[in-house]
Amino acid sequence: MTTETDRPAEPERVRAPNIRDVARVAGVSYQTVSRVLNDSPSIRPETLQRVRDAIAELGYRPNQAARALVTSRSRTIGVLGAQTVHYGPATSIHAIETAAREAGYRLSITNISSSDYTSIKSGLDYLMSQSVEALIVIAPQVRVFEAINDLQVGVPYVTLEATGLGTSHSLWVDQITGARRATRHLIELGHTEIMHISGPQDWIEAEARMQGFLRELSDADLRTRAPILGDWTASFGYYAGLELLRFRDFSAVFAGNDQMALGLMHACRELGLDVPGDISVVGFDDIPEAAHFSPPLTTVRQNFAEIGRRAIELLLGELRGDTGLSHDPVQPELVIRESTAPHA
Amino acid sequence: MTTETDRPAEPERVRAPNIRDVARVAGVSYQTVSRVLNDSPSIRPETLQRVRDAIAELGYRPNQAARALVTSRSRTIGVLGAQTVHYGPATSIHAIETAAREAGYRLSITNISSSDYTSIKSGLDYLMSQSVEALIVIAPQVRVFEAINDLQVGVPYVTLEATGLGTSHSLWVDQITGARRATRHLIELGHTEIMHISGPQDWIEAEARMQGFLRELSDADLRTRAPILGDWTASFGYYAGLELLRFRDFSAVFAGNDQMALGLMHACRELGLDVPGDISVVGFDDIPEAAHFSPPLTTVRQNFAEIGRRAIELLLGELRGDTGLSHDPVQPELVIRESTAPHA
DNA sequence: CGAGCGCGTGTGACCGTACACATCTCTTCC
DNA sequence: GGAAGAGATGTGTACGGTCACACGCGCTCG
Repeated sequence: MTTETDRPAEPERVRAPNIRDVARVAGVSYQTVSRVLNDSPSIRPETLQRVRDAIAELGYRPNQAARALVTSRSRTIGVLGAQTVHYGPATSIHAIETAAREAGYRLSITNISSSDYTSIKSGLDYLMSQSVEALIVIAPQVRVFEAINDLQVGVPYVTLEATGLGTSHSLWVDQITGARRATRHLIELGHTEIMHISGPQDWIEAEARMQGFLRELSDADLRTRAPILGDWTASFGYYAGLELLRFRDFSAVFAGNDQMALGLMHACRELGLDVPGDISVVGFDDIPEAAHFSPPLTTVRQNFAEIGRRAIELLLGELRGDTGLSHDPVQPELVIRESTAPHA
Repeated sequence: MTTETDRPAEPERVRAPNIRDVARVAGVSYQTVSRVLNDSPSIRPETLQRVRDAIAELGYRPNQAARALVTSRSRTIGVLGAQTVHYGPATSIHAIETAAREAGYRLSITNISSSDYTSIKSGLDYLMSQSVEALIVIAPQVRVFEAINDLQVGVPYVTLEATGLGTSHSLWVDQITGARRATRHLIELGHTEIMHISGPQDWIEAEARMQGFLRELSDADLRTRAPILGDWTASFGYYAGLELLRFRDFSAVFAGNDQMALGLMHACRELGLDVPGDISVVGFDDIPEAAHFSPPLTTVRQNFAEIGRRAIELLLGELRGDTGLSHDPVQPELVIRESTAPHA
C-alpha cells in the first residue's frame, strides 16, 4: 500500500501493454512472447503457460497496426460496396464476413455514396491504404471497372454480381439466364405482351436482366417494347404500375426485383385488377418476404450467401497461389408461386 | 531500353513507395513529405507542388498501419453487429458509415454469429486490437452488456436500439412507447382481445416491445395473454398465424416487426379472413415495403438513419471532450394505414 | 570423444510514419 | 548592424511488432 502512496501519482498509466511488458512479467524475452502469439511449435509447455498467464494478467492485446506494418499482411479483405442496405448485397456481405472470419480474415468495408468516378476512386484509395490483401467489389456500377483498372490495385480482387463481361475477376450470378427463365415462363403460359420494369441504368444487373428479357422475347419472335427504368423500390413499382395500367396493352410484367413487383401488385389491387387473373407478375431475387406477398410471388432466386462464400474461397485460393479456381457462374433458379397464371 | 536488359531482373519491385521514396523524388526530406500529408501550414507553395507531383508520380499511398502505430489514432470506429442483414441494423450501419466518413472516420465492422459470451468477447477483442477509437454496438442481445463491462473497453462507446436501461452509453429508440402507441391505437379502435407476436427472447427490442404491449393493456384493464415468441421472419408469422387462427378468440394482433405481420396477413388471407375486416394487424419498423403490403400495413416507424447519425455525433463529441450531449431517446411514430379498423 | 544436429531461447535490425527538437535563412526593429 | 523572431526545412527517436540470425544446451553417431 505504502509503495503506491509514496509516489505522487501514476505517471502515465494510459499506455497499453506491449510484448516487452508481457516478457518482463513472464521472465522471458520479447521474442518468446511473439512466438507464443504466433503459436510457434518449439516452446516448452511450461514457458508457454507462463507467457499466457502474463498476457491474461496484463490484459495484453496484440496491436494489429504494428503487426500489419512489419508483415505487410493485414489479414483484412476490403469490400467496396454500394447500396448495401438492399437485401442482396447485405446477405452477400454477411456471408463474406462469416467465411472470412473462419479463414482468419477480417473485413474492411467502405460504401460509395454516389456512382461518380471520384467517389469510387476515393473508396478504393482508402481500402488500399489499409493494405487490404484482397478486394471484393459489390458495387454494381459500371464505372467501378474503369476505376479498378486505372488504380492498378495490386491485389487479387473479385467483382460480384456482374454479368460475366469476360474479365477473370468476376464471380457472377448468371443474371441473363435468370431473366430469360423468368421471361420464358411467362411465354410458356401463353403471354405475348410482356412488360419489363428494369432497375437503374448504371446497375450492371439491371442491364443484364434487361438483356435476358429482350433476348428471350426476340428468340420467341414476340414484340419487344422499351422497358421502364426504375429505381428498385416498391414505391416506384407502385407508381409505374398506376401509370402503365391506364392502358392495359399487356398481360404480364417481369419486374427487375421483388420490391418493384410488390409495388406493382399493389397498383393492380388498387385498380381492381387480379394478379394473376388479369396480370401475371414475376420478380427477381426471392427475398424472404416474397413467399408471403399477396399473392405469393413467382420470382428468380439468387443464392447470395453462396456468392459470398465463393468470393472468399476464390480470393483465399489466389492468395495461397491456387490459381484457376472455378469462376463458373452461379445459376439462379425460377421459383414458381401464385403470381403467374396462363394467359386467358 | 538497353539499361533495362543489362540488369538480370528487377530485384524486388514489390515494395510500395514510402515517404522517403517520395522525398527522394521531390528532393526534400521525408519530414517535409510528412508535413504535406498532414497539411502543415508552413510549406512553401513551390515545395508543396514538388511533393505533390512526386506523390502522384510514384502512386504513393500513406500506410495506415504505420500511421496508426505511431499516433495510436486509427481514425476508425468499431461496430459490433448481429443480424445486420435485417433492414433496421443495415440502415443504421449505412447511416453510421456515411456520418463517420464525413467526419474523416472509417468503420471496422464485425458480426457475431451466435449470442454466446465467447463469440461476443472475441468480436470485441478483435475490434480493440484494431485500436478503434470508439465503439458502436448494434448487437441487441442482452449478454453484450456483460461482455462490455467485463472487457473494460477503454474507449467511448454507444449501444444502439436498447431500452434505456439507464446506462449513459445507450442511444435508443423508445421501443416501449412505440409499442404502447401501437397497442393504444388498437384499443382505441375498440379491440379488447389483442394478441402479440414477439421477437426472440434474447433480443432487447423484442423484450421492450413486449413490455410496452403488456403495460398498455394493463393500463386499459384489458386481459393480457402470453405473447408468442417468434424469430422476426415472415415465415414464422405465417405459421404462427395458421396456428393461432384456429381459435379466433382475438380480433387484433400486434406483431413485433413488419415481416411477421406480413406472414400473419398471408395466413389470414389463406384462411379466408379479411384484414382489417376480421382481424386488425399492426407491425413495427415501417420497412419501405410495408406501405405496399396487402393491405398497406399500419406500423410504427423507426428512424434508423437518425439513430446512426446520432450515434456518430455522440461518439465524436465524446472524443473531442464535449461530454453531456443529448442522449434523448428517438421517438418512434405510429403510421396508420389500412390494416387496422374499428372492432365490429 | 568431438562433430553435427535439433530444440528452446535471446539479440539486432527493420517496417513506415509522426513528433520533438535542431538548424538555417531571411526579415524586422531598435 | 546585431539581436530577436518567424518561416521553412532537416535529424533523431519512438511506436509495437516480426524476421533473420546467433547462441547454449543435450543428444546421437561415426
